Amino acid sequence: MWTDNQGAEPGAERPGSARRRATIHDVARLAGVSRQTVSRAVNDKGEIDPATKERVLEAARLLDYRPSRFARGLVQKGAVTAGLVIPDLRNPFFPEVAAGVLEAAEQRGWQVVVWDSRIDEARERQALDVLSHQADAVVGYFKGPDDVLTRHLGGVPLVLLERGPQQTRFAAVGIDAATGVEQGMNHLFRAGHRRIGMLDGVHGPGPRRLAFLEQARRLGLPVDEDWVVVCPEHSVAGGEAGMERLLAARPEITAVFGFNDLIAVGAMRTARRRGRSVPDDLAVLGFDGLSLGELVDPALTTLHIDKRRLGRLAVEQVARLRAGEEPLRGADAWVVPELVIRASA
Amino acid sequence: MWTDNQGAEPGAERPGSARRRATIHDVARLAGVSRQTVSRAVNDKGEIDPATKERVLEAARLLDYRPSRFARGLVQKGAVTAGLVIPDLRNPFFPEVAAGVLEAAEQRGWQVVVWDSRIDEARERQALDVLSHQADAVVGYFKGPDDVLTRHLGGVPLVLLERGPQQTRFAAVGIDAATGVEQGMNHLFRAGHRRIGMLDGVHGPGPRRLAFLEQARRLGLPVDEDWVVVCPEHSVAGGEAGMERLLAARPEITAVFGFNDLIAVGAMRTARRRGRSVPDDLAVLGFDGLSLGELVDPALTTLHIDKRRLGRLAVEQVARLRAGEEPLRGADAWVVPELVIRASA
DNA sequence: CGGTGGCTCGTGAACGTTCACGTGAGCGTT
DNA sequence: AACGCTCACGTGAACGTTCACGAGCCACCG
Repeated sequence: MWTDNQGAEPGAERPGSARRRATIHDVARLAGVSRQTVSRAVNDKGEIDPATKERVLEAARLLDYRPSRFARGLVQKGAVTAGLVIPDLRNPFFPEVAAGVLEAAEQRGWQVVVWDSRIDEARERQALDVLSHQADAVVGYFKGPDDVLTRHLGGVPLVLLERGPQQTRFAAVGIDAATGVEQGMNHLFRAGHRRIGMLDGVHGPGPRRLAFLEQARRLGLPVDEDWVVVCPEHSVAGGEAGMERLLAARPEITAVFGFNDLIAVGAMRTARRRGRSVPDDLAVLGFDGLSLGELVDPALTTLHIDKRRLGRLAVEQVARLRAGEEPLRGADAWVVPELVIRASA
Repeated sequence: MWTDNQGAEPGAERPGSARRRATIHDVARLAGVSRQTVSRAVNDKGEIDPATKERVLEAARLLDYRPSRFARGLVQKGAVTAGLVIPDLRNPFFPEVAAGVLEAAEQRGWQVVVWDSRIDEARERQALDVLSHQADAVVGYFKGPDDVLTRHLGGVPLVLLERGPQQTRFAAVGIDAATGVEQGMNHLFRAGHRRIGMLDGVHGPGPRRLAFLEQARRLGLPVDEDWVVVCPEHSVAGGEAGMERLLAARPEITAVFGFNDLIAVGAMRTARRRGRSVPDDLAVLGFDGLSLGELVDPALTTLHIDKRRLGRLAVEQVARLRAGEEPLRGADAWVVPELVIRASA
């Protein structure tokens, strides 16, 4: 619209005004050199006289010139940007996974743009819409089914976090819930517990709940679906609320298996508020291995997950996808939880 | 180097091989349409026959075509990418700040690429080197002085987190440490404490330590520099170690002011291990307001900071910088801590 | 039957950089 | 004096996409 400069009069610059960003041409003109020389100066390559270099840099400073990352990226390939979608940055679990992703990405020279979906499926899709345009690959937590993801993905490679191979066609990195839960249930069983409830975090029968039910069957425990309560959210408050309901429905329980550490901590708080001392009256077992678990009283027994490794593995999967290789599918794409016995169970 | 297609024979594609990425031209040729039509199909604009659109999309799928974000960005302006540099994702404080940044950025339609500097000045500079090339602005925590930052910034706007105006020429968002510390010290003083130590987190005399010393003077407390111990790191372990030293140097203290909540929690643990009960024998005051503080026993009294707001403010500063406006300088760019009294003090 | 308008599609240009060359000046060597 | 080499710098092309415009086609209306 603003077709100014119609005569191309020299010196017609209005420096302070909110005009378009200066380009390499503008700098070249102001410094009285060619584009290439400007390029040499700002990228400090050789083949340039120190004096002219200084002159060019001065001109660039004057015009507040910054090279366009788009024009640059267009001509010199190799800049990789990955997207990372995290459900909730306030749950300490996820920043740790993110740290693993960031670390592995940094090693490869990649950048990571992070998106906090805040456990909202709409925002999840929105993240995909944006990242599919701006990233070369996406890794993250998604609740939506494969076909929805595909639709919003536009062909960008995707690596799912915490999904098993039977749950998705996409490449994924998972947690070996079965093995973890088995360890935990064995521990509770050996400690004499026979009436064990579960505070789940998701509504459907996810891997952790399925594993829990299977282990309960294996150990001959009197457990069915109503020993499982779903917490309203993955947080301490959610665990507190869930525990209230579990205690009301099944007051006879002597142990509780938490979907994650936050929920387990909430369970401990409710138990104590209800007059049950942990671990004597009620044992509590977590799942995650947050460092938070060491700080609460009693310290939380939990199934520790190497979260950084989870993140690093995800980046490795992305690398495979990009290289056209087959992604890891079996146990190589799993992280196996490790039982950490502290005071709560 | 691989100058194939020297005759431009049609159908000379080798689909499965690791060749260069397909461009819009390739898709156009395969589908027998023009570039523009391909563009219309993949961006689903109007002005295209549904049948040809499907044909084009099929061709795109076949060639695994994805539009170049660089070429796109070059022609259609408006995609803003900000860089966020965080010192330590494992400290729960920072993910929360990041959440604020991400939230505000999302509202503006910006993306955020996150970098974890892991408290390493070299990595800090490295982050700047990359982000100055790939981001339109940078916000974050930096230890380096202004001139070092400038050198690695290449003209990209920068907003510093937790720096006061007297500490930098850059735009910044700070925490009103003076007001916060004053509240905290008043609280301790009113509770009868006269011998108060500090567990600092940084070596130089930062705002929190200066405010602490000033308040101590104001209240007439017998406090000088050796009542202040610097913890080796900003973590529970760091607080434990620092508290050991403080207790050894000044066993007469009745209260401790922690640089942040993690350090304060560490102080509580060491105090208890040393046989001092909190808060009866020793009061502990934190600074941050992590949700973690509610979970430890006794619950941590602390100066709560609205971390999300801090992050949102930082994004607002970036927006001002980009618009050519003056950044907020005074109290508008501060977050004022709020004393939250719980059990530990 | 000519004009008008709506679809569908194609063509050059532009976006801002870097790359691969090319060029000319200056200087030393034989 | 002719040649060759190095240094400093400039010139066209290319990167892959979208935008503005224009063209062809068919149908409908007066």
